[in-house]
Amino acid sequence: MDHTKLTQSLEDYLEMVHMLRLANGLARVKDIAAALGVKMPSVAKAMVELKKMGLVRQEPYSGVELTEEGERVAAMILNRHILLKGFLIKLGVSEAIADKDACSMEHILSAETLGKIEDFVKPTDAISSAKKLKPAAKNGKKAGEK
Amino acid sequence: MDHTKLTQSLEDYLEMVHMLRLANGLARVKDIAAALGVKMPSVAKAMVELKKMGLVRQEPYSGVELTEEGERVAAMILNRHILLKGFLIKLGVSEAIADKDACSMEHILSAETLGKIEDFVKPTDAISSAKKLKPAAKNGKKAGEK
DNA sequence: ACTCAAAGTTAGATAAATCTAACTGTAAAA
DNA sequence: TTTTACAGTTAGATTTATCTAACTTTGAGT
Repeated sequence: MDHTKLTQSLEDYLEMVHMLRLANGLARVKDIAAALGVKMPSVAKAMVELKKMGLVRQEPYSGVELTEEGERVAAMILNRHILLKGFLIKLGVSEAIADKDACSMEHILSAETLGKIEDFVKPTDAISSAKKLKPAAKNGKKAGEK
Repeated sequence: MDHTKLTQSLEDYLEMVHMLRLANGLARVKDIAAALGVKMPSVAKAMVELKKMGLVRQEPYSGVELTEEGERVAAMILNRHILLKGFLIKLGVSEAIADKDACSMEHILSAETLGKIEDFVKPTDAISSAKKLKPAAKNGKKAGEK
């Protein structure tokens, strides 16, 4: 709701909350810190910001949850991450490095570039599927504006 | 010589000095600022840092020059920029956006990913040349220069 | 119920990168 | 030669993101 724009760093925190909740059901401050390679007070400060923006919820001294809006935004970021990681792997990059570089790229690329990368990754799948199987569904998805 | 690591921002300034000198022969503080979309005092501060690191030289109240080391580092960054811009254009991204996104990507990608992108861009040139022209036997790479 | 270690928070320091405002130097026009 | 506009610089404020140190809360083990 509060559409103040997220910094790269806040995008990382939000995404990590989402990933930990998907993986563990619970996003604890300590685990967020460990996963991002920062200390707990850095997480606490970031959570204050994300709370102000209405993206996360947290009862004092307990784990972090996403609001609906937070879930929506986090899912978008995670999708970018997955797209970029797949893209890099398709180029031959090792998984660990693909993951790390996707994490950097996901915050900086324009909508246009993301769209072209999607075109590169997805239709290739469709074509290679089509060669072996039946024609796949058309894909008219479009990215957000920057 | 002072191998203190460059921040992304300082890499941008260094690269811009190099580009302006290639384009105009002269890198003025005002033009660096305009090209990067910052104000002159930001350039002045950045130049203080780059001077400390032995990468640029500047007589007070005049244009900025690169030291030998600065030239070497700047050329490396510019090469990354050119590689990435070409890569994005090959994916179908418009030139202006390719330039902007290359500028962001050039500071964050790992060596491995840069290598794979190089593999993707360069051999494709060779193959597409080979398809249109005669098989070029051992003729090698006149198109791709590093 | 009490203790105490671990998780979480708060406060304050530091570093990087930017800005505005005010100052200084330079060189072209008068 | 003097003025003056513009390029460059310096000083200090602001924002973001991190840290360490010190505090508070929670809950598990006794």
